[in-house]
Amino acid sequence: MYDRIKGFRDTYPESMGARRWLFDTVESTARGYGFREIDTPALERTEMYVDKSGEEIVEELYSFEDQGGRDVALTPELTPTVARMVAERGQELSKPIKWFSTRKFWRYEQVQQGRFREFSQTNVDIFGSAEPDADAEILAVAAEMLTELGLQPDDFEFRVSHRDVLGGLLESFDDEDATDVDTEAAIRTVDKRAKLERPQYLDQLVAAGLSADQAERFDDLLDTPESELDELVAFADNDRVSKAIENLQAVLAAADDLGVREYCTLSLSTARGLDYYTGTVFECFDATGDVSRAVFGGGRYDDLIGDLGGPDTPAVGFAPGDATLSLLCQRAGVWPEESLTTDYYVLTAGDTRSQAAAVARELRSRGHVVESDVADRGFGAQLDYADSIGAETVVIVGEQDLESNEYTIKDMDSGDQTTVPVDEFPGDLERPTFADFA
RNA sequence: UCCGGGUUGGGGUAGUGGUUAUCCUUCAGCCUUGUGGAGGCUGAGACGCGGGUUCGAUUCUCGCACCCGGACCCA
Repeated sequence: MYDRIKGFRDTYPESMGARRWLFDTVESTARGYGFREIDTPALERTEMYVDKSGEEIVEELYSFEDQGGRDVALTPELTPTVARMVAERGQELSKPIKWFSTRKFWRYEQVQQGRFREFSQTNVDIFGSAEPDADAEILAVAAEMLTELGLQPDDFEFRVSHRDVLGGLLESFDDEDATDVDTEAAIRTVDKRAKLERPQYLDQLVAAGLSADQAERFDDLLDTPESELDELVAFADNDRVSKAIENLQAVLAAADDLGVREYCTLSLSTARGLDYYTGTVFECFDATGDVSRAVFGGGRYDDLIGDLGGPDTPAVGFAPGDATLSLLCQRAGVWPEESLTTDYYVLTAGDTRSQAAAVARELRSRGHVVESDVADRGFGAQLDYADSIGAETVVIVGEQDLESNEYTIKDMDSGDQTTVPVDEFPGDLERPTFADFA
């Protein structure tokens, strides 16, 4: 026996159904908004990720040298690839570009709840619009995906924030006494606010360049409720903050029009750990807190495509993954039961293979899932098998039945059965069952 | 990389320094050559890997792997 690679998962038929359902739902929602599906390579040059994230990132990549001497890596994310695609086609593409893609990604990370080394993600992005409507549409698609999965408003919430509000506030402190605030470090600290002990948290803010007093005040500002956002503008007296708040309010107003405002909560302490976000950021959380980490997140990253060598292109998107999304669904009780279903089992008894095959063919041509014996099993064993695959109806094509020119139709749920003349099954019926002949 | 808890047939488990390693389930076959979800019988199938201690290790011990949480990180 060979070991399965740590962090990689096998999926058996019973659970595959649920995963299919998950991604089918997610994808059809994206399609409904006009997002177009793309596909991308599983392998890219390692350099692409190093340029974006620094040399350390190599430790978290599955990277190697290929036979042609190229340094390549299994893709840990989609964004650089998409940036390349956008750069390559440039003006040729009509804006906004709305793309989605469901794929596997690989990251050499520590395995934890909701986190594996191989995972699937659906990336949904809009490129080429800096308008708040684009941010709001992203929030709307994301929320609708969850409600389509059967989640209720009290199952999840989107914590919405804005990178420039945080950045601008920090900037205003910076101006205040000409200290040198490390904005990115401060924002990363904010992102950890809930996890850190308060003194430790404040210490980290101080380490990022704020004075102890400023750290306290800054933190207080993060609790500003939505209704008092305007006061933040007055406080900061800073162009960047006022623009950011105006933008955030516009996004929320547009989200309201799109019918997803109820899922969004203002949460200035939601920062996303990433440095490249530039505007709206949001994280989806399980409302009960049973799923302790963010289910997924997203936001605006207007500089990234340009930084990666593409044309300056505003962008906003998000990416739900299978691991955390299924946790959320399970917690909310909407994860489908993991068992097999089969429409028909065509049972053979005696030498009736060609007749049975004809019946199966007829039923399959109507679009049904039909199984028949391929293991040379006896009557009882075939029924046993039909039971194990969750067959709804068993069509018995047996020598005895054929003598009287009939089939026997058996309902597996009740065990009831009846006979029907050969030329009446399936006849004109699309989906004949026991009830049609009882 | 770090911290905590795990690992006994396919799944779930009992147990022991020397046993034919327990039970349930599963799977295959039969009782039953035309009736599954009930019963009976037969069969298949396990001590994660490696080292150490020992006359003897599944049991004690160390290391590793993997699994479940968590920290760091999270593109």
